[in-house]
Amino acid sequence: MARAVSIKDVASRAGVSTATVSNVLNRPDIVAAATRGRVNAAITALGFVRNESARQLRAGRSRFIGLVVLDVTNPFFTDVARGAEDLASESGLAVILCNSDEQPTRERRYLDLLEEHRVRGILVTPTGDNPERLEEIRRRGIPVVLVDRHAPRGRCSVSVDDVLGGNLAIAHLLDMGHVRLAYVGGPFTLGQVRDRHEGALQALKHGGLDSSALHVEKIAGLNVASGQEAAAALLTLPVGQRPTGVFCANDLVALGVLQELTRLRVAVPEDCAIVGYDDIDFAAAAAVPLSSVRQPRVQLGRAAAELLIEEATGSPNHTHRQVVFEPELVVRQSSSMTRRTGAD
Amino acid sequence: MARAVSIKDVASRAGVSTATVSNVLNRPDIVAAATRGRVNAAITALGFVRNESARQLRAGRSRFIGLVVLDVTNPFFTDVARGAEDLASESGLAVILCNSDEQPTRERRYLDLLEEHRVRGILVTPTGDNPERLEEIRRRGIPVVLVDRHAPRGRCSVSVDDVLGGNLAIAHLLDMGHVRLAYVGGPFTLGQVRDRHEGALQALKHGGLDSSALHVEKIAGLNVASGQEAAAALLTLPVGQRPTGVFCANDLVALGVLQELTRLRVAVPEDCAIVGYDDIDFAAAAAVPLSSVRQPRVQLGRAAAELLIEEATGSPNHTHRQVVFEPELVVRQSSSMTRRTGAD
DNA sequence: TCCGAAAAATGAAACGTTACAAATAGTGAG
DNA sequence: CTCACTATTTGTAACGTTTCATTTTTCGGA
Repeated sequence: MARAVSIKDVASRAGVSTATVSNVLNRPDIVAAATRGRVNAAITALGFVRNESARQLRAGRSRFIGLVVLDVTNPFFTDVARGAEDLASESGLAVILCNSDEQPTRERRYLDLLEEHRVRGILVTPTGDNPERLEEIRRRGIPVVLVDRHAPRGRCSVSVDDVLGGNLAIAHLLDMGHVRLAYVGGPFTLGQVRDRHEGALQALKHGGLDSSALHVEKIAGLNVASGQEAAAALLTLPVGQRPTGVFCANDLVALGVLQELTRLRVAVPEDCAIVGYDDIDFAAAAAVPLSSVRQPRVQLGRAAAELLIEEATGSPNHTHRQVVFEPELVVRQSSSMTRRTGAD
Repeated sequence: MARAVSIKDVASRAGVSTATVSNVLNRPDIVAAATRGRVNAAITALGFVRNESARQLRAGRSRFIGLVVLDVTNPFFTDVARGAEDLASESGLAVILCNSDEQPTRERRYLDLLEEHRVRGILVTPTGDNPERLEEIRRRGIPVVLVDRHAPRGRCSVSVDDVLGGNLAIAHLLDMGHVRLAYVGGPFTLGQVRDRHEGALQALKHGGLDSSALHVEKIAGLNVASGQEAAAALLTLPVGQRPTGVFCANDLVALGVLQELTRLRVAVPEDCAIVGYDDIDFAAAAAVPLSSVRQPRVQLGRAAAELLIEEATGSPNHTHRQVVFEPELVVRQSSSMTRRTGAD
């Protein structure tokens, strides 16, 4: 295959200089109509395609923003991605979507990649293992916005109050009369997992129970398979100690728990209530429609991108800030059965 | 913020030439250990980060492959993406994931973007509206592999036999005794939608029925909302003409249909059976576990990336080919009720 | 101590764009 | 027919790497 056609080829075919071709491309108004016509004709005749690498090199930065999520197959994150993408494309930017898969190593590799590509900025839901790496990136002048994670003062973030979310979930289960509870989540390096747990403890305390009332079932990752394993593990507890209300760190885990309990003939919600987190669309469509703590997913992505772009374009009214949305509990069948206190 | 540090800065700090720095970066073995040490020290001291744009410009191509899908929020495609990403990263390539959202305009815009970025190749599930555009890209030397779509001879593709899949679905519904059927799908510009419909017609014929036994409910897009609308539309038919078995062009649509039927008190599968397509993980977890035509999703992505990379690296044993997987029907509760023929 | 070969380091030319200063062409007033 | 402008167009120098033909160093052996 022949060498790709460059601006030079176009220039010589149209009988003008490369500078003029560049002008036609970038400021068509300043070149005479006749010339513009000739250049455009040459462009289509030769099938010229701009070389973005060259443009970027010249410009010193790319037209990309990076988005690093914990799990692309989790609908929560695809919705966030969609929100971010909408806003980015309005600003003429494209999104490079990276899947860290909750693995610090992969996260680091993607951060390197994005930095090497001189992205305009990075949106990231951190695994929690590379905070210094993020600081380093910021120091080099690349804006970073944390997504679904609260940042300290002077940093940008867009999040939902996970402590409140955890609180809502457990408070609801207590309301329904459950006194032996479980929290299924992990790894605890993830901020989300820790905060939702903390909220759960708060609710417990407020309800006059101590933390022994909450069995913590740690899992390796926030996915369906881990949820299934956790459910199986819960059932190995002696019947009298088995939790009757389970709060899961996200909906995928909750769906896994639901599937496994059902398979093992534990009725939901009669024998065990479940509350999930995120309220992904599939939660409502589950075998037993799932109660869940709703987060404004698309909005989260949009807000994050907005903050990022604001900072990246050096908008004068940008100040580092931490946007916090409020979660909302959506009660469905999976937790709708009232339990007589003390009964078994 | 100061100008980003370049290879030059590193060179002068380490007291060597830029060529040597480049060598340390790319062929560390050919530079003396002492020098290498000094250069690496300078690199970390200055916080040097390679400029990928410059590398690409020099190399004439990027380290990206493009993946254009119809809908990122559809778990089918995220699984495909995951498969493609796995293989790509094994080859040191990153994936730019683009969401055409079934819109030809967006598709075109993303194809432009990818071409401008000189990607190594493009994986695409086409909307069906830009075939010439894809040919053009191929002519310019960029490998293109169709995903989940069958390509003509001399082109590469990885797909699942959608005609067979449609056939399986309808044959199953006939087996269960249904004689008034419906196909819910659209837009018909999508190859998947057309092929699955064709398979449905084949099964019908084979079962001795003519095409009038299959009501076709066209929808605007393959998503939950369209499924809901379609279900509502089906219920406006006079009871005697109402289909008792519905085949949906994918699982999102099927979930939408299921939700709306349930909401309107039509029992599934008693009053109406449903078969979906893709067998996404959520299908099994649905309110009524969904029968579905299973596609090897992750494998599809892997195979596509494999084909692409093979061609992109000019592997000598590469021949254009069309890989076709076989779909498999998974029967679950949503279609498990046998219907007495003739009864209503 | 000197020679030649092998090892290590270097200079300079690309890669395709864009920006900017400078040159050229075009135009209306006097 | 000039002059003073304005409207167009152009030459050229970057941007940060990598490559490759050369030059310089190093080192073992004679």
